[in-house]
This record gives sequence, C-alpha cells and structure tokens, in this order.
Amino acid sequence: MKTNKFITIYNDLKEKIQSNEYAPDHKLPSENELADQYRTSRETTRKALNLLAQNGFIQKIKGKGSIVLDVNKMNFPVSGLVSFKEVARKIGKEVSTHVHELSLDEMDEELQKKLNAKQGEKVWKVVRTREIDGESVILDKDYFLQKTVPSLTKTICENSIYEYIENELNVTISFAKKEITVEETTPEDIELLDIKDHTHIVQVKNYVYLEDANVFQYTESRHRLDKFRFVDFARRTHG
Amino acid sequence: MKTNKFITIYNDLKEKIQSNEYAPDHKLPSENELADQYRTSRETTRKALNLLAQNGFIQKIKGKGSIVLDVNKMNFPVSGLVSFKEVARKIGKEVSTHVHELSLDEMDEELQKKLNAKQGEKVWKVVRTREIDGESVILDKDYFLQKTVPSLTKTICENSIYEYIENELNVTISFAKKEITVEETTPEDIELLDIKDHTHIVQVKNYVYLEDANVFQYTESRHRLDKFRFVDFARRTHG
DNA sequence: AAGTGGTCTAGACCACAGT
DNA sequence: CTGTGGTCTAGACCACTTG
Repeated sequence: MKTNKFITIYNDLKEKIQSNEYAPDHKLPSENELADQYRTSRETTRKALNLLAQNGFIQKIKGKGSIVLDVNKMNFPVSGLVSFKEVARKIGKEVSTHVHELSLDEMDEELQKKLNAKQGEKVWKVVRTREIDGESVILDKDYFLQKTVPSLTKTICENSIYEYIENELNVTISFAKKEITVEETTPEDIELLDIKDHTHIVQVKNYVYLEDANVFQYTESRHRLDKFRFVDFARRTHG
Repeated sequence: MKTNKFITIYNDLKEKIQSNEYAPDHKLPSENELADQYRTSRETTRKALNLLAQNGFIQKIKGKGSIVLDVNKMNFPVSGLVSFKEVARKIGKEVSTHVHELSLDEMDEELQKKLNAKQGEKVWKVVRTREIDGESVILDKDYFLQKTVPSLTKTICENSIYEYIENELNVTISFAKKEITVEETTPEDIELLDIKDHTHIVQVKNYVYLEDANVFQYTESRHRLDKFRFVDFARRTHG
C-alpha cells in the first residue's frame, strides 16, 4: 500500500500535535518551511495542512500562519462514520453486543424506498442491543443490501460489521446521513432495553452511502434518553 | 467584492445542477473539458468540483467521472452553522422570536471556563423563545463576549444576531461544536415553553469559534421533544 | 489504448498581518 | 517592507475504468 505524500505529511504533523511537540496556541512552521522540510512543493504541503484544518487540529489564518488547536479541549467528534466499537473504546467502558436477530429478508415497500432498491432484492436484517456497564441502552436495527454484503454471520455481528465490510469485502464507504429525533417508546424497546420510567427514546436514522452514491445500509438506532450524547463538529465551507 | 475563479465555477455548476441542466445520475463534463469551457486550469476546476462533492452535489469516481447526485432525495443538511431564520425559511412555517432577557452580566466560573475568558470580562446574556405555528418550542440562552460584540439591542435579538455579527461587525465565524443530550425539564422550561406532558427536553450546547480559534459565543438551546429534529451529513475524509 | 480523476511540481501573483 | 496563507497556471505522471 503506497501512501500519498500529503497523507504522510498529515499523519506526521498530526502525531507531533498529539504528542505536544507542536503545542496548542503555538504556530506551525510556515508552508514554505514545511515544503522545504519534507522536500516537496508548497501545494502538497497545503493539502496536508488543509486536512489538518478540516479535522480540527489547526486553524489557518491568512497573513499569520497555522495555529495549533487544543485537541483535548475540543473533545473530539464522536460523530460521523465512527463505529460503536471505536466509540466504546474511546469512553473506556465495559461494553458488549447481543445479537437478537439475523436474517435474510424480503423488503417491504418503505425499506425499498429507503435503500433505493429494486423489487425482489433481499436484505440482511440485524437486530442488536448494546450493553454499557451491564445496562442495555441501545437498540440497533441494521439493514444491508445483499447485493453488496453477500453473507453475514452471528460472529461478525457480535464484533464490528464495519470492520468486516471495509477490510474483508472490497467496499468503500463514502458518506453518511443521520437524522436525530425523539420518539415514543415501543413495546419492543421495553422488551429489549433496560428502560427506566422513560416514555421516550432518541431515534437515530442512519443512511450509509457508497462511492457510487448508492445507499447500501440503513440503520435505526434507539437510545435510552439518559445515555444519549451526540457531538457534531461543523466547519464553515465556501459558498 | 472580487470573487475567486473556483467559487464562480462552483456557483455556476451548482445552479445548473439545481435547475436540472445537469440531471441526477448523469455525468458532468470531464475536468479537462470544464477547464477548457471556463478557460482555466484543471487544478482550479478541480477545486470547484471538490467543493461540489463536499457539499453533496456530486460524487467523484476515479476513472469514471463526476456523477450528479439527487439533491432533493438527500434532503439537505440543516446542520452546522445555519441560523434559526434560515432554517425557518427553509421549512416554510410561521415563526417568531420573543426576547425575554437582554443584559450585560458578570460571568460565573463555569461560563468563564466555557468561553475561555478572563476574570472581569463581561458577557451579553440573551434569553429568547422561538415560536413555530403559534407554539413556543425552543428556549435559547446565548452568551456573547462583550470583547467581540460591544453592543446589542432588543431589535437585533428579535431578528438574526448572526446576520448582525457577520455583516455589521467585522467578525468571521469559523466553526462550531454542538453537543446534543436529553435533560429533565426545569421550571423555567415549563414557564417559557409550551411543554405538554413531557418530562424531558432536548438540550443542544453550541460553542461558536472565530477565525483565531477562540470561543466567542456559547448557546444553550432547549427544544421540546416532539419538535426536535437534527440532520447531520458526514463525509469521509482522508486519514 | 484512450479517457478519467488523483497526485505532484515549480513558479507566479495576490491580500493580509506585522514591522 | 517582509513574510504569511490564498489563488492560479501549465504541465507531468499515476491508477483506475471502459472499450
């Protein structure tokens, strides 16, 4: 696997920021200096710096330079495409996953629409609950098009489906859309989750798209109110 | 105001996509063709295309081309830095804002920490409720550092504070962090909002940063459960 | 083999901040 | 004035898709 030059520079600078070699509120070397250091052109250096800026490590200011941001203070985005396992590891809690259902089903009309699929295509349906510190707090229903995920096993579902998809299959995830709303608890929620006296749950609908801009997964996540937390990090972009 | 070449191209292509001149699932002209058409270099064209991709208008696929996405189907991000007025206009509802409090205060310790401010600095505190279709559903508490927002009036608060800040003052907003959690309703919620029988509200903490990477605004938004909806649009980025 | 997007280069001019 | 980041250019090579 050959790595691009600007990715190499990005990773190097990222590590130096995280290890405090470049400390918060201080400035990075200028673009010209960095281009010299890494024996590359300025445009390539700029690509690396723009990535750092996009991911919240630095802030570029015209006429001044690139300022290192306080990574810890920003308390990084648990947003986007991060998998449950990664999040769990991050918060350092005792977690586990229980698979309640794993089946290859026909789709009803609504699901067909959500996945933008044809009549007759089949989907994997996976129902899982997530336990944190011994309490069942998240109910996940995942739907994968069989077209892109030919087979699935219980073992895979108990670990990270994302890892399996990205590493074992040759599929690249491109972007995801999330919709967060609050809904009334259903009998199923009460059955599968350790609901306290709550009348509502937080519902997260997640649409995952591939490189070719087709949806291939739809997930409905139902979170116990008191255990829900979502962080979003929005950068202003041109236009 | 001089516009950059790549922004011009971006806007032109964006309009052509929105007006269906370039239809969903079809391909844009190649980068070389576009570079010819706009009498510019390929790299500049690429900058425009990358912006379109970032904002969800197209999907670039190596070896193939740039495919136009279905803008309507994706139901665009109401996420990030969009102001209440913009969102309101988008959903086309009858909305209004009521200012309950507008004062220049000392900060307590907690707020000082949140705004990363020094002892003795003062903040504008603004308490507003938002009415949609005659019901009071959002309670906003904004805190602005006086250092960056010297003066505020009730009229400004009734309209868009963001518009005032970005247009009248010479301040550029750079990025924002949001934290979404669910909290128990307080007596203040019940007093100022049309709460039904709900025991909880959705709380959105919003930290807004300037170009120099300092926080200048902290907002706590409290939303009635049944009227809350948040859309997030996450693109995969390198690294 | 031809065409596409992805990376990289070396050089140029600009707008802005600090002196 | 100098140095910074922002934009733009013309050309090169690569990896990938498709015929």
